[in-house]
Amino acid sequence: MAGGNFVLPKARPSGPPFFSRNQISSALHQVAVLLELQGANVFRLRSYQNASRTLGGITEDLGELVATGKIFDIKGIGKGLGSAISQAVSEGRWPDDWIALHNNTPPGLIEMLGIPGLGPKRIKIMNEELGVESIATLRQAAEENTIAGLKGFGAKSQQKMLDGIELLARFRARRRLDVGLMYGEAFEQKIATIDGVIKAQLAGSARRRKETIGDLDIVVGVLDEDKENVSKAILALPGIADVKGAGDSKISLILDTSIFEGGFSLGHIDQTVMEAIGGDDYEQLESGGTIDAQVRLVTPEIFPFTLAYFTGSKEHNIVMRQRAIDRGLRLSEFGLIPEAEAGDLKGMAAAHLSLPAIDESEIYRHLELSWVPPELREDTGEIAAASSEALPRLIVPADVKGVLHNHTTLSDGDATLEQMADAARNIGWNWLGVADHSQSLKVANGASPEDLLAQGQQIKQYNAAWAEEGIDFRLFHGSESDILEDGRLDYTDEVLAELDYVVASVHAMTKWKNRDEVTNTEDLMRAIDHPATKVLGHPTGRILQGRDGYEIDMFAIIEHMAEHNAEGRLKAVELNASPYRLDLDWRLCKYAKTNNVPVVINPDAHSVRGLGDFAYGVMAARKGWLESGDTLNSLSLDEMSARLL
DNA sequence: GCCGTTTTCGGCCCGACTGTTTTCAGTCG
Repeated sequence: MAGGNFVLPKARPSGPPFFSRNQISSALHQVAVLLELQGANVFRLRSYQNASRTLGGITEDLGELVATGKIFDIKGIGKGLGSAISQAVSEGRWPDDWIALHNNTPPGLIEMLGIPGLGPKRIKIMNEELGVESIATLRQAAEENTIAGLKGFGAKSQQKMLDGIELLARFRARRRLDVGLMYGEAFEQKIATIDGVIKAQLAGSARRRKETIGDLDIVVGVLDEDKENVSKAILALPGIADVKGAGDSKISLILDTSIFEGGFSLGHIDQTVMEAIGGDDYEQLESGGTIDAQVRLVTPEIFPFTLAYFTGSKEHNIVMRQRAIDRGLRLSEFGLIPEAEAGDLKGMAAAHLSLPAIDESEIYRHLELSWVPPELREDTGEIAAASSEALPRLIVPADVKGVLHNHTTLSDGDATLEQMADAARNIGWNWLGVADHSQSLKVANGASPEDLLAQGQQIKQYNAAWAEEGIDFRLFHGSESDILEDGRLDYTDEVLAELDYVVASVHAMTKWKNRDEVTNTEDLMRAIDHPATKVLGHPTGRILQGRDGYEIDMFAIIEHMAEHNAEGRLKAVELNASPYRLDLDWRLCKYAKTNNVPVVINPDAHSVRGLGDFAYGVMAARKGWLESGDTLNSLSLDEMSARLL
């Protein structure tokens, strides 16, 4: 959040619209942060945050919303913000006060927000009283002991700032889902085996399966009389690098990799990903890494409420709370308490008045809702769906019968065709698609046309042998064709005609990142239009924690693919399941679904172990509201064969 | 800054922990 480019986006040369949805959303977010540093009314800046988030999630065309004035109909966008957005979109001019906010706020103050325990209020005080305007000047002031003398500050907070600066330098980033889950599940299991622990469950963004995780939340059910002993036992567990705070109900600490008894290791990282995330130092960085964790100790009666509360998201909780208020109830991590009986009792003191709930689903039922799977709790329509029994039946790993995008030793994979096929059969799949890199991609040892066709012959032989033995498993022969200049594919049409399918993907990231959205979108559409293309591979090219994708209008791409599908030509969008990518983003899955564009979850496996990454893809697909029928993965062997004809 | 069938003002989710206080503000989730 902090750091990065904190400037108002530049207007497009030709408009209107002069700004995209994402640019407006980003500007609103920036203004919210700046307002915070100015000490503005918290509700005012919340309006900006809400508007930023809302715009980030809408699927309508922003230029049109502005042109028709419908922008003002969006909940959370009123006169003020609606006019500001309209002016920016139609005239290419940001509001003067937004520009002034940027000009009047030293960028160092924004950076300082990243220091744990330090917020906008105290940053503002230090800035005004001491002239502190960056992390560097803050450190200097703290070392000179001038901060401790300020009213409301002291020696401890001064030291905490120094520690915080240290911490920020070492562990700036959020962790990818796979890494976060490794820590979270290891910690959860260790806590679960402690005497007196009734249950321990991972909550927070890890339970919601966000693509990256800031810190871990673990809710622990324990009787009052055991709390002290359990708390001590948790603090004595291996893997704890530091304890940040420990109260009666809450322990805050930092875990490191010594929590992993079997050692810490990552799977195969392919070359382009490796470059994006910082090269060979990466694994060393991860193995010396840490993650923050919050542990909450509660009695079993309260456990479901605390679990729901700390699963979040914050936005989901706010809507839930409001729904409770509408029914004369007060929802908190301690219960669902009738307002009339609660009186002045708050928090734990009111817990005994709560409506009972043995699990989360009973909390939802009290609010006339079906239980909402944690992945969906992002306030993106799940409450409305839960109130009308319209929640999706989310895909589960067992629904997957095969995947389409994998590599073998023919290009840059570690395993042979045979090894990959065996591994797929062991997982229980009925089909596996092999799509090695195409000839232009030299860094990945792209396959020559001759080698590619030879691979096809080998696949035919395997398939024939399995058919003869009555084994319900087949290989499909594809290629991950690079998308070249003007959206061309990387083999001649004669060669492509021999394949079962093509996964068309962009790899020339530098080039594509230097081009504008319109050109990229047009080239991608051309590649999609080729009759051999059945799948659009990792559609934005993003690497989580590594690099953003190239500029592209994904909504237009999905709509374009929808036209093909409507006319019977299969064009599926890949949800690349590598935890480094998770691309298509889960936020766009629902859009593909409503446009009847099939999604195919692909592990992009470069090894036998890499096939297992499909599980992260299923997590992301669930987060994107997908049901088994929305994917190609759930098709039987016969159905899949028919779709590829 | 947004919102509204208790509607044009006065709310806006709520509680724990920390460090500073001597009754509370700031920060976090």
